[in-house]
Amino acid sequence: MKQRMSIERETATEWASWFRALGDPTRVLILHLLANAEAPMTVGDITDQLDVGQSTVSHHLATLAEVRFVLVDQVGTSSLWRMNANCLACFPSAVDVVMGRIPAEFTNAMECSR
Amino acid sequence: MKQRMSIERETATEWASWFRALGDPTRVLILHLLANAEAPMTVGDITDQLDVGQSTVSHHLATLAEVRFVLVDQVGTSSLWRMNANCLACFPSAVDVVMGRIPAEFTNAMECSR
DNA sequence: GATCTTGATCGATTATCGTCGATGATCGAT
DNA sequence: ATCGATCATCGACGATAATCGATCAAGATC
Repeated sequence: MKQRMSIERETATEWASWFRALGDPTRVLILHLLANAEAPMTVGDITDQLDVGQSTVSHHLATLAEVRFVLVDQVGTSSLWRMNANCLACFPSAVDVVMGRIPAEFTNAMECSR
Repeated sequence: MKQRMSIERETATEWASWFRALGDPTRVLILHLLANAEAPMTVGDITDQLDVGQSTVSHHLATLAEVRFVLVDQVGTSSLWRMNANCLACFPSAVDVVMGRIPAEFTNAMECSR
C-alpha cells in the first residue's frame, strides 16, 4: 500500500450522517443530557429540560435513533431513551480519521456493533 | 458544584455548527483530503479528486472555512487551502463532552485559539 | 494589451430541515 | 367503559442547504 489510502464516498456519506445527527443545537443538548443521565429518560423528562415542544423533542430523538446514537425501550405508555454505548467508541474514531489523526486503513476496524 | 454541570444552548449551538460543517459527504472528503495532504491544495487539485463541480468545491471550502476547519492563502490567481491544526485539538474534545466521556466543566479549557 | 487560468460569486432549482400545534394511538387507572 | 397521561405522527410553514452552469474579477503569460 504505497500511496496514502483515502476514504470512499460511501464511507463519507455514512460518517456525514453521523455528524449531521449532531448538527443541531437541540440534538446536541439531548444527547448530552442522555450521556450524563444516571438512568434512561422519558420524552417528558427531556422536554422539561429544554425550551422546545414535545413533538420537537420526539422528532429529534427519532433522528438520533436513526443513526443509533440513542436507543429506546417502551415501558407502558412511556418510552425510555438512553445513549447507545457502542457509538462512544465508533464515533470518535471517525472523527480521528477525518481529521487525519489516524490513518484510513483503520476504518475497517471501526464497524459499529450497533 | 453539586449537581452535574450541563452545557448551555449557546455552546451547543456553536458545537452543532462544527458538526454541521462535517454533515455533508463532500465536505468530509474534502477535509480528509486536506488532513492527509503533504502540502496545501488548490481548488483545482481538490476538484480533480472529487466528482462534483468546481463551484461546488469552492462553496464547500467556504463552509469549512466559516468554522475555521480550513485556512486559505492566496497565491497569485490560485488559493492554497490547508487544514487548521488548531481544530485537531478542539473538535475531538467537543465530541468527548457531548458523548459524556469528559465532564462539561472542561468546556472552558476548550477555547479554540483559532 | 490580448489571452488564458484560476477560483469566487450569482441566480436558479430542488431537496432537506427545524419547529409548531393538532391529532391519534396506546396504555394505565378509575 | 371512561378518562388521563404519554408520546408518535401529521400537515404546514419558513428557513437552509446542495448542486449546477454561467459569469466575473484578478493574476499570469505571451
